[in-house]
Amino acid sequence: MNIGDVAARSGLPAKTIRYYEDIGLVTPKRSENGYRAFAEADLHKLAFLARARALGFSIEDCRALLGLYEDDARASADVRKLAVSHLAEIEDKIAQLREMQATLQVLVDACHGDNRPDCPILAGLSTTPRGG
Amino acid sequence: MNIGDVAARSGLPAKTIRYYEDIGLVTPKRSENGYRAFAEADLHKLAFLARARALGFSIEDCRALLGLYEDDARASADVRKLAVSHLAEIEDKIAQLREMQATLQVLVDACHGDNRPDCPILAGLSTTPRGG
DNA sequence: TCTTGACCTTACAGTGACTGGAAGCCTTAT
DNA sequence: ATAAGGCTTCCAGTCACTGTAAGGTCAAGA
Repeated sequence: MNIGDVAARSGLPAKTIRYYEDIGLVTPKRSENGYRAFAEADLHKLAFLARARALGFSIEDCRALLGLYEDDARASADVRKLAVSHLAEIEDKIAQLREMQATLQVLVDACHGDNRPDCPILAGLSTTPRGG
Repeated sequence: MNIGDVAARSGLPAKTIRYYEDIGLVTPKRSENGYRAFAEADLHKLAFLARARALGFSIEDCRALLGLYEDDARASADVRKLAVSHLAEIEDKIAQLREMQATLQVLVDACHGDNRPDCPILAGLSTTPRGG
């Protein structure tokens, strides 16, 4: 398979696949013409990566996950640990975003949004938030 | 005020303040010794920026917000529009993170997490997600 | 006066995970 | 023969900083 084929089948842009080769996540062989020659195993890896990335795992997490995936003697506890820690990160991010959302929603609700300059949003940004 | 003072009072690292000067968000005067000499107005701007950034606005949004803030003839509708659009982005991100969270939670719950290699998390990553 | 240490300056490189673009080679179809 | 499309490499740009190096400035103490 050429890079265009694996791109179509993995859902990853060709650019990204080249990048993944650069950083050593996949190591496709080369055809005589210099083109990357992907095996089914490479495609499988790339699809794995695409799914892990879609779940928000960092590249380094993905590298670790791939390593565990290919290690028949892995302990599922190691995988679970990675996933749990990533879940915690996700929850942190959600919490942060919810705080932003709540604060901003209050300001937006307070703003009449017409052509007058008076604006509670700017007022809120220009003064110390009432922290209690 | 020197940069250390405004850093302490705005909560922004000195590095970040220099960066904000580089990209034209603030333009402090200079003392004869070459040090940045911040006025109260600069500090106020930086605190504004710190709060807008804490709400997740991009630097370019912040630039626009600052422009509106300093424009006495602004329409509050313009500010509101920016804020509403940013709120939508926040909500999108939350929704995406919640999807990741849900998927990952299912996998984590299914994983016994002991020293056996059998692992539903890796299995889930290695096969096409059942999409319904 | 000298020194120490904290503060300030610039400039350049690195982060994460790509993405875009230029310049050029290879393949396939007409 | 040529044109279109796919492939190659390499370099630069994104976003918002952050780290580091090399050096200038200032206030306090011996």
